[in-house]
Amino acid sequence: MNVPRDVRGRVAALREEIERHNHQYYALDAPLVSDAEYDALFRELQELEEKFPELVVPESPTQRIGTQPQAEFGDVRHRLPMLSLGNAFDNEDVVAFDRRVREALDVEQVEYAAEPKFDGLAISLTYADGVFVRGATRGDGYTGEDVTANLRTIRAIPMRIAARKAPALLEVRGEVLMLKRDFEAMNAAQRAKAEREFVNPRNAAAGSLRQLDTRITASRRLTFYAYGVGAAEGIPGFTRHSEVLDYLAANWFRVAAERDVVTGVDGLLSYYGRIGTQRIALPYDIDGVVYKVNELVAQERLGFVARAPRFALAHKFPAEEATSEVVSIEVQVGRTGALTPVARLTPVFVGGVTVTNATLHNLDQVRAKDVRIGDTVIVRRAGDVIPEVVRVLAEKRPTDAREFHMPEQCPVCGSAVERIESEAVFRCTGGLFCAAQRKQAIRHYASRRAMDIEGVGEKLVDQLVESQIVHTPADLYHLDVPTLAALERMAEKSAANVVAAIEQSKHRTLARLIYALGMHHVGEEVAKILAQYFGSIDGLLNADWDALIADKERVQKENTRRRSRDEALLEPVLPGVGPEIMQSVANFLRQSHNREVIRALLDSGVTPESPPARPLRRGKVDGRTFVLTGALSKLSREEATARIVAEGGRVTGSVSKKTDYVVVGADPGSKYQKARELGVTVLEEQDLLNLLGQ
DNA sequence: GATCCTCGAGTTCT
DNA sequence: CTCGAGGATC
Repeated sequence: MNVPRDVRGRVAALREEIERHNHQYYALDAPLVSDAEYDALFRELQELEEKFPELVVPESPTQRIGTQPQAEFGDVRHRLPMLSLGNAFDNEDVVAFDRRVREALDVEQVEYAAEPKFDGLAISLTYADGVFVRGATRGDGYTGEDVTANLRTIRAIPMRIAARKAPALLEVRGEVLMLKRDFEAMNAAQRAKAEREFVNPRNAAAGSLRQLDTRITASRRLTFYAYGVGAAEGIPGFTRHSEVLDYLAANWFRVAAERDVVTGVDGLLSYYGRIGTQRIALPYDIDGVVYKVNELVAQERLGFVARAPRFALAHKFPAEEATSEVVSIEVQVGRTGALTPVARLTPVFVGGVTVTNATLHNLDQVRAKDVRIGDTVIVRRAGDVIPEVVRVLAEKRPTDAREFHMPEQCPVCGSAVERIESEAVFRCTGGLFCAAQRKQAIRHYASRRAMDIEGVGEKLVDQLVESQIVHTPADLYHLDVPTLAALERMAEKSAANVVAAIEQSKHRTLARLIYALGMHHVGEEVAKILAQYFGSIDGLLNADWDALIADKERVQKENTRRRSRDEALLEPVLPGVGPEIMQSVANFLRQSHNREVIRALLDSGVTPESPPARPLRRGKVDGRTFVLTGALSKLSREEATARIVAEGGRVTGSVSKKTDYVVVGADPGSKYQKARELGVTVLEEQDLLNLLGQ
């Protein structure tokens, strides 16, 4: 059937008008028509499209709400990677950033575009010949998820570029977020329906966007703010970043109203202060501000380091703080018997989550901060994760505030508590008699990095120990399906899985088994050294520890002497394992119940295996030290570590002058900062892969 | 004896 | 992630 020309024209006009009203309403908050008038336009379009289905195109405003739930999100490779920004946490970092920029450009003063840093989800929108064709999440920066259908439901995202001469290709970058007021309204509605509320706008936006059923996404009030352009063909020739933002705003994208152009480091810092005071009143959550060198030519000259552009900086606000009250201070018993005081707080919302507990580490810390039960305290999330009591508000201390005392008996087993002189921690002396320590010994044994028994976690171990079915790790190997199935929350099927997982764990490496035993001071690293030296459990059991300790001390003393005379040093036995650790291992192995457990393990069929000796080839990174930070995309941390080790390198946890490379993934932590300070070479994941030879 | 480097251990919430 | 302590180094 032929579509009359005037219908075609009317449909096009309606679409443009509806999009204009969407823009007025959602982006500018200034509707030009009443809701009824808008609905009338929308219905007219719907009717025409029903009559002439061949006119329906995906970018039509009627198509924003999809119908078919998708099965999954596809992957989208970004044309230009979506990089993360370098972070500044204080004024000094900003001053250093400005200095680097000025020096690199060889100019006196730099003009910057400044804008708030949205706390939402980074998104890339692709427009082909002016039509929205695809939207993707940031993902790892190189590949994201295709969320086109979900993004179509967001009215603040134009389906067409309004410009008369639409660019052949335009990739708009920005952030999907939920405005504070919409978040609150949504939670109120959820509450009314007795459904789960979201903890913060960011989670709400993320949860809403990643719905496979776009009807759910459509029912949530999401919005989109643009902050830049990725790949582009056929756009006007801009000279400044601020002009790019003007262009986006003129083409019906929402752009932060608080954006500004400032000059020099003073301009940056005063902008930061200004936004900081407005923060609470802003319609959206932000976690800092972003500075970009405004001149696009200058941006290009500055280029990139690692995964961050050198021309931009994210200046973060300090971790949010909140006040709460210390309801009580309880004591937790750790695997080694360490007693850790934990403050139970009145629930307080800080840094995006509700915090109710905060560790106080040890008695020294409690005293140093002078935290008492009943105190009002300032709480924050250290590194934006772990809750921490910052300080006490002394003026709010009630007269009946009570000081905390370390119990003299273990709160779990009643054994005496002692503190080794010169050590900060107090320990329960109950050893494996203490249920808390026994539980954690077993949990540690089964943990992923030890014997890796899937399904044997906190809940199950608690039940097994409390019902006296399991007393030691060796008892795990006597469990059968009926016994397990009799427990709560455990059906035949999962019981069978657990039994199978336990069976599989019989064949782990010797190093894992040694680590799994949970000896003091013996972590993964030391366990590996011991495994390699002794080669078998029997070797460990039969070793003459007194002789080893004496030998260690002799070699250490001798080497100190030789060093001062510049003579060749003696090769130490068990490098990295000193007398303290040896003593601790010796003590563990001297105790008959520990030997019995080991014997029982071996009798139940646990047969530690030694990995095949590493071929003595030259690795690609022999002798070099790596530190990993941030999330890698192609490899997991474990895989990356394994590959580095296989090529003769080492992976450690902290950056020092001895570190050769710091491998930076997405959202790197403080180690990335440290690397820059120490001038350690920074690698991206791809660089690492190249180094390792694919 | 001092300093730097590593490792071990403990921790929160979803 | 952070702290504390053991080990190595100078």
